[in-house]
Amino acid sequence: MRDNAEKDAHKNPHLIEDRIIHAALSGRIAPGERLGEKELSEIFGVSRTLVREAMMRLQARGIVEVSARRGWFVIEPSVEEARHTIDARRALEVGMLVTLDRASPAMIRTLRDHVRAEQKAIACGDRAERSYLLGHFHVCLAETLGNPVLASLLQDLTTRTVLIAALYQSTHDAHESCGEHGGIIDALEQGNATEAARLMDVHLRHVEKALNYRSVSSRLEHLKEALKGSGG
Amino acid sequence: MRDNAEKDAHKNPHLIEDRIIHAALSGRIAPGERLGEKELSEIFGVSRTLVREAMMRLQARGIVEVSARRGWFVIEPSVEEARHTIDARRALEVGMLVTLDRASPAMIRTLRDHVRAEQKAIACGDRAERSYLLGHFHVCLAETLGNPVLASLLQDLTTRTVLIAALYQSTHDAHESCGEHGGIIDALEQGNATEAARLMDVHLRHVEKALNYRSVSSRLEHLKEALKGSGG
DNA sequence: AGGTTCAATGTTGCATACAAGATGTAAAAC
DNA sequence: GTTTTACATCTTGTATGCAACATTGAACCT
Repeated sequence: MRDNAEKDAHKNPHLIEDRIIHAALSGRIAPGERLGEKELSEIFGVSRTLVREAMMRLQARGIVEVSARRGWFVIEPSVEEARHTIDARRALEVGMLVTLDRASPAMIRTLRDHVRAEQKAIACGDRAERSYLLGHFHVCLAETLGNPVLASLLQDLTTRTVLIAALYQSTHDAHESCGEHGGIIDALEQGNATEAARLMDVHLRHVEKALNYRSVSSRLEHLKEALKGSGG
Repeated sequence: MRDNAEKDAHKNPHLIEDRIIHAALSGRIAPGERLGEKELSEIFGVSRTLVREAMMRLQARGIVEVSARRGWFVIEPSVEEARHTIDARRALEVGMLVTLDRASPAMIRTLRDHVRAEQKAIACGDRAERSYLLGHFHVCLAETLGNPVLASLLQDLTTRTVLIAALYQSTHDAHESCGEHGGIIDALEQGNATEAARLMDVHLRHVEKALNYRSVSSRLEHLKEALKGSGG
């Protein structure tokens, strides 16, 4: 991957967003992290205008939020927002599989390749790639089923989920996740969409269960939690 | 509703988007319609900058698109994109109901109120309000079930669906739609989420079936279609 | 008349300038 | 030593200016 984003940011207006999404999926950008306009404009070699436009789009996608005259920050979902996000994901992905007719052999092949890549990243100990691929599996699934609209929605929801997992110190095992992905593909291959949907439901419940809703790494939330316990 | 948007656009940065979404849901903005930056900036009494930022957000939400140095246009989904959008909606809404536990009496009441409003708008012959309410029912459903994330996703998807219906001259009867909404609530009231999901599936299939995928009102697409038939 | 060129106009693309407010720091007051 | 205040700095909020391109229409040539 090239490191000189400067030249490309002009030609591809979505480069900034793509990079930020990718970094979030890879766990290289943490929830609560500040994304200064000036900072980004220097990194990408463009003016603040383009950065700002990218941030507006990311805001609409629920990835960043702005605090007036303080800066842009990667979202730090509350426990409630986290639940809603994962619930929405579950609804979408279960619905996607339930309303599915049939998966072609070519689709199965693509998905198997993806899981193989996941396994490789896990074996190599490449944490960033591992995080990215485990999240991207769901986007890949939607893409493979041939619906770009679903894929786009899932990209945003999975990105938010990865941020939630980082914020609430998910203990979800990568191996287990990868295995569950394989199981879903198995069911799809056997033409059993209902079973695939059930497995997806279980998978996403595991994802949520692995969260530790008590340990919030955010400074502010952490403080709130701490003060709540000290008997005020 | 006040007509002087000038004062408020500064205080509420999302006003422009909200107005455009509402206008689209009401059928007052047609697919393919041009939304000039200057034009909007005069209407809302702000500079092009704010308009542009709103357009960026609407772009990320899939409501408008930009043609380089020509202008912003309300989306005109192709037949394929239309199918994907409605499929995504069906997946989301069916999944939402399938994964639902129980609907409280208060929720049922809210939804019944909404359907009553639909009936009133139909009776009054208020086409804009009717269009808005029939679309907004689905957003209302998600809100009522208590998930703002789902509600937000559905607002965008229903807006796109309304635009699709306008583009492909939907013949879906308002009365029928309204009746189907009532049926879904009945099932929810009886605690039968599975049946509610099934009815939602049927409802959205009706919505799609009512489209005339041949009659595209877009000038360009129309021409394309015409030339394809003349033996080239 | 039909087609071509070219200028005039209108629109977005992008950068920059300045305003307004938030934050952090050091001086001053007590 | 502590609190308060004022200031310096940093960040986003908004408007504006100019460049680059698309479109349109008229003049012009054939």
